[in-house]
Amino acid sequence: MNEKTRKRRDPEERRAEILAAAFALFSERGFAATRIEDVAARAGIAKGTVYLHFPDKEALFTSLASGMASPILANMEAMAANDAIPGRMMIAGLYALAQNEILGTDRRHMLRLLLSEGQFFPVVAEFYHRNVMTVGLRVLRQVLERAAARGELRNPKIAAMPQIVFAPVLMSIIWTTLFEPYEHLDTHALFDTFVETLFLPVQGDAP
Amino acid sequence: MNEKTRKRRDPEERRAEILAAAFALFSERGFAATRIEDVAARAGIAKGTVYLHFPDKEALFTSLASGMASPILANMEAMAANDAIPGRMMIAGLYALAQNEILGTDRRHMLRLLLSEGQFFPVVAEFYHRNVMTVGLRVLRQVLERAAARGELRNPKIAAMPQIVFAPVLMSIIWTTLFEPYEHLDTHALFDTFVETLFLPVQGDAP
Amino acid sequence: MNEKTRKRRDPEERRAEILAAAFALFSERGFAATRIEDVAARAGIAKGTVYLHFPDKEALFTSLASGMASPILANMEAMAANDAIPGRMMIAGLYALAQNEILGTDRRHMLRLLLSEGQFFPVVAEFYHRNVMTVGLRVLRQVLERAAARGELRNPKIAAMPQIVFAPVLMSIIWTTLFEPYEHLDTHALFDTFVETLFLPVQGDAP
Amino acid sequence: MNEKTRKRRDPEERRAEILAAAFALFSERGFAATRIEDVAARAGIAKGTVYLHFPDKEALFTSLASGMASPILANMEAMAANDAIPGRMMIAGLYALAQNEILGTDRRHMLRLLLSEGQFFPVVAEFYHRNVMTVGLRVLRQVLERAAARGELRNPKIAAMPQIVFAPVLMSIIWTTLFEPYEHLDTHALFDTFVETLFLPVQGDAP
DNA sequence: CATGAATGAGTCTTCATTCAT
DNA sequence: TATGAATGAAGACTCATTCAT
Repeated sequence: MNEKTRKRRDPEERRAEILAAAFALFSERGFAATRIEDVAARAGIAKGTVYLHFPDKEALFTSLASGMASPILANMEAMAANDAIPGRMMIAGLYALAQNEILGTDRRHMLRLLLSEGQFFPVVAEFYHRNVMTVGLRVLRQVLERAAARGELRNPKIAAMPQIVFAPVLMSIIWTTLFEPYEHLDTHALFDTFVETLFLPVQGDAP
Repeated sequence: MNEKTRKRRDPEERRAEILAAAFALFSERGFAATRIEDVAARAGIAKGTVYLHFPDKEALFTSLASGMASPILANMEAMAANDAIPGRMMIAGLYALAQNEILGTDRRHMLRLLLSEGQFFPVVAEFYHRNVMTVGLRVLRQVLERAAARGELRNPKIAAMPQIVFAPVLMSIIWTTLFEPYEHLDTHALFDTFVETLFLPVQGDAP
Repeated sequence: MNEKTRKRRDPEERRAEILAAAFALFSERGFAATRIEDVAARAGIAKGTVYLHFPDKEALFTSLASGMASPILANMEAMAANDAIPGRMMIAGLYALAQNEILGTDRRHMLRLLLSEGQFFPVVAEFYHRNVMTVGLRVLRQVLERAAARGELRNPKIAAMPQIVFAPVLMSIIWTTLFEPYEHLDTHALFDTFVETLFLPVQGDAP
Repeated sequence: MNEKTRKRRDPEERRAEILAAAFALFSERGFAATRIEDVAARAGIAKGTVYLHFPDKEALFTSLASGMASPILANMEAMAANDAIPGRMMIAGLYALAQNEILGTDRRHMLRLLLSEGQFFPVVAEFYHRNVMTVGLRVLRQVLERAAARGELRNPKIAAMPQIVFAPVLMSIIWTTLFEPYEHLDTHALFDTFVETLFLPVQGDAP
């Protein structure tokens, strides 16, 4: 006789829905301006239900932060594993990955949020350092060292400074989330030009 | 219970004190987590006094944002005006400026804050685009074009993409405010390596 | 320290309790001097709960204002509908109604408040004009015209000025809420004398 | 050399200016919504100066309240002193006085304010009872008793209820300050009709 | 006398979190 | 499990009043 069929869902699924809602709202408004109630509403559940899955608002954020990076990293590592590919192609491929998986999606907002709020969530900052930067930079270093060994780099020393390769991605994330309304940034061209700057021209390229 | 009698100060000075306090707290805690009362306390005044100088909390932030960039930009433009200087030296000089005036100061926190909160303060974002990015990129483009004309660049095309030169600065700001506790980034080396990547070796450099 | 556990109540009931508390406090202290916190305390709930039922303090007032008049008006209209009753008796009955439903209750304070604050709540003023004054005066006019047609009035012209009949009620409300502590006003006598002034003596009245 | 010639004015004059400013603002916005600073600004002086003339905001109000009535009362008493004048003319004259000195002026707002706020300023309420109502009603009673003795009244009993004569004035004050924007009240007609209702037709009046 | 910067108590309103149902 | 009414701590902002100049 109970009319209100409170749908009981698979907890994992429910959790994912809440995170999706939180993701959308954090991206759009930032952490402070997002209310738990809005997250709940967007997930189609009641406020209290959020607390059955996450201890507090901060957990929602850190949870989201943790879950965000791994798929990209996995992708990245898979790509770099194939050491037959020339460095230039590899880096270009990684930029394409960034373009497709971050800049071209809503994830860019969330990553921007991590850059922003990260400082105030030591758990997040440390997690990102350990699990994203360290891993990502190791992959980059490996790729660059291989390229250096093959004489592909204009300046072999950058193999010791893989952050340089990361910098344009950051710039793109920040520009597109901050200044895009005022001036468009052609991130494709940015990455292309950068790749060309890092690598010596390949045999047969036009001079 | 401090018996400090009320001081009546030069309004301009008082304003500056409030901004300094706000700067420190915003840098440390972010916008949302900073209470007006704390700003006041840090400035050694009463809560209400803040409102004699700024209409609301947001004004405190935007005011700070506006005032932050101009000195650096002025410096930058002055530096770039001298077109007798080789491009490499110029860019190295600009990185040194960034190092000394931003990364080596508390300003880095504030700039990071601008990158973060900017999105939610359209006034700030637009101001920064118009007055900082546009101006800064124009200077960079000019320097790079001159260098390209002189054949100093490894890849002359980057003259069309001055954001590339900016990217390592952003990276440094973000890294030092976010990951420094976990892993030190040698920003000097980063800039050096990058300059070396951008410019052809000068005659007489060691191989 | 009262260990009263949170009660979840019927929303309509809760709303009514809040309005009752607001009514009491507005009556006693006026709008500006009443704090939401006091309303909550008097309703036996927490401050925030008030905001679950009313968007802001003003809504509390306007809501109260709107709800105050209708029962009296309904009564009034019902009474006037019976056109077999002589005008004198009708008006006397309406005054008795005012006496019992307003002057003899706390409602007089609220009505006084409406007279006071109304000016600063255009919504309230307009509501009262449209829903109370217009309706009330229409009823009065009808009653008076009927009485005039039957030759009951000393001055038939007052049928065109029903505000005159209303005036003693206002006077009573104001006097009893303002001067009663200093000098009692016998409102019964006031109304009686006024009725006697308006209407010609009935056949058989003592001279 | 002091450029800012702080004008030192006759204290009495200064006081009057402040009261005039307060009068205007209280009338327009009510007591609570009027800020001392606005009063000062309107009086063309600094905030602190107000406190050299009045101990606090309340004193401003009570002072104003006290000063408001006396001129009218004086006028009223003078008028009533001449007992050669017929009652009807006398009452009509008093209504004309109310019309010209209150309803036709900004004073109506202030009087409305007294009716409103009076309750919360016992000093004011008592003052008004003692100095305005008592005096005014005594005059009215006297006039009415005289008229009753001369057989001018339709209902001689109203001599014992002079509040009845006052009621239309209150009604007019309230209506014009509250409902005038929505519906005009012809106060002349109101008073005329009322006088006609109170008094028997004079010899020679058109039937 | 006059000024207006400074003060800080006072209030509204928001929202993360709890808990009775 | 799910709900959403209830809570109350927290914080922005106002403004009467004070007092150093």
